[in-house]
Amino acid sequence: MRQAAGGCEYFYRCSFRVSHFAKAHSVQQSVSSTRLKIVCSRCNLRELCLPVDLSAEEMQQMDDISHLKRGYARGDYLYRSGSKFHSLYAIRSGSFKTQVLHEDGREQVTGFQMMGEIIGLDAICTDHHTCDAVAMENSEVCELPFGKLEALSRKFPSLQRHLHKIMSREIVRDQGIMLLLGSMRAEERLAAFLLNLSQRFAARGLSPTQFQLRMSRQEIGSYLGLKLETVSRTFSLFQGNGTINVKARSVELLDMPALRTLVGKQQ
Amino acid sequence: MRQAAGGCEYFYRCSFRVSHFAKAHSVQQSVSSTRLKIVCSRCNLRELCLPVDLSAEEMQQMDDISHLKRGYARGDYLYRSGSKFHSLYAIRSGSFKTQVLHEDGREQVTGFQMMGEIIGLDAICTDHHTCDAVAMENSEVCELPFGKLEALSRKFPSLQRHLHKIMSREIVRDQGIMLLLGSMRAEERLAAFLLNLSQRFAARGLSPTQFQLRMSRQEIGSYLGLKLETVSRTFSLFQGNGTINVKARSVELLDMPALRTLVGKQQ
DNA sequence: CGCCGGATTGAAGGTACTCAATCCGTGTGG
DNA sequence: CCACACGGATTGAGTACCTTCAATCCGGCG
Repeated sequence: MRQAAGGCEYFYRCSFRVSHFAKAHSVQQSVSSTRLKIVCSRCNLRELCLPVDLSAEEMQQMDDISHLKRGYARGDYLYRSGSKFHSLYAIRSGSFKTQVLHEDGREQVTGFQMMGEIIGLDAICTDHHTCDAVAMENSEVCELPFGKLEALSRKFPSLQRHLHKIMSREIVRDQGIMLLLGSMRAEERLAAFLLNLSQRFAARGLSPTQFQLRMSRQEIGSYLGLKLETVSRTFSLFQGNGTINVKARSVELLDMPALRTLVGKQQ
Repeated sequence: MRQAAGGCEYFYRCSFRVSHFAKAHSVQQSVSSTRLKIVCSRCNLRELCLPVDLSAEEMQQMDDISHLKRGYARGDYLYRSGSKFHSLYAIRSGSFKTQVLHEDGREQVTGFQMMGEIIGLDAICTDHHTCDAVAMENSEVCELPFGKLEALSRKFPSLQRHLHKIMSREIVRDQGIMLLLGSMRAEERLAAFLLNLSQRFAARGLSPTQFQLRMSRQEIGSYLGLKLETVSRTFSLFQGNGTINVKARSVELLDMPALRTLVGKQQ
């Protein structure tokens, strides 16, 4: 639980440090403003968000087009469905949910994004966003103007390929969710959800077995195609099983193999 | 049903009028072979599959990289999950389904693709296909080697943008399916499915109200997250309603507003 | 003609939903 | 400092919807 060197207040989520999100927040920028120059080349999330094989010069040009935007609090919109598309956003710290709204008021959470992940890809198609992106906690993003990104990716094949991979990865992710929504039962869905979170926390150097949920039961339910009561009941079931420990939004995975069996096994 | 002016053979889908998919296989190529030169610039599906604003020279280069592959029959695989990625495929005639398989044998149909649509985007991410593509009838595809497509899209910004739009469109489509699977009831799902088909047939100059399904009840069910019996029952319900006419795989939409109301309206 | 696979229909059962009461933790005001 | 209010989470009871299992139908093909 060490303090990161060089300007820790950069991450005002120091509070979280005690628990989980821990040290992922070590960056060298100074204080606040809504729009700052950032340095991709020195970003600790680089390997999550940029291709590894950019030259120094290429990296420099990435730095030139991207800007840090800070100060998003829980409930703030990064963009709204219908708004004009300008940029993709790389999540620098914090987390967001994306949701699509139906005319009749129904809403479906389509994803929970955490740092190092890129959102806004849905908007390229129509030049307008097709979903909302809402902060789930205090968050920061790197804005990547898409026109400039495209120009750069014409110059740098490795960047181009990376951009394509990011979009493709999103498509594959969505396929997985379709499988989940189309053919899994409540327990299987929740197990898959927990394992997915676990894996993504692990990829960020956080504990894969102990973490804080940033989303409500209602939001989890929307994402998994279940009602919040069902989510709650299933959590309780897992708790009774000894599969997990859950208390409000803090979760501990006790028996990952059991969760994997649930997800992998028919019926 | 008016013929478009200026080169009506541009739309050779006149034939569909008689007996739907019928002779969809009339291409200007001569006889059979598995791999032929094609001419995007003269392809009647161009506006579905390529950007409209390519110059003659640019179009020529597209012609150079793409090849027609024919002879896919119902049940044939265009590619399989796990196989190495080389190319995207534009469907020239016929139709395909894409499906993801779970270790435990469960399968989820993730989409039904018809002519003018491009498949294979999921494979970019890992360089291996993550789903199967299976022909639902006699079909032909244009193979687009992805490396060459990337190279070309570095040279032609409009092609680059188009490629991005295609990928983004796929992401948006998937969001819609998540909404469907996550929060709609059986009737709403089937109504949404029929309206979607209707719209896509219309975009191809075919009847939006009368068409042949190329997929079984089982496949529809997998796509919609329902069992085949439920699909069948819901068809019967709509039939009883007077909303549609359905007999085996031939469908007639009698009351589109009713279908729209079902999809748009809460509960 | 009879078989076969796909589609339809029926009856019974199960899973998740709805509605409603209670609990719990946090923050607020007395 | 405690009481209270509030929103989110949990739990319970009854119900609706979809599934399961099974029988029958239908059309195409050998």
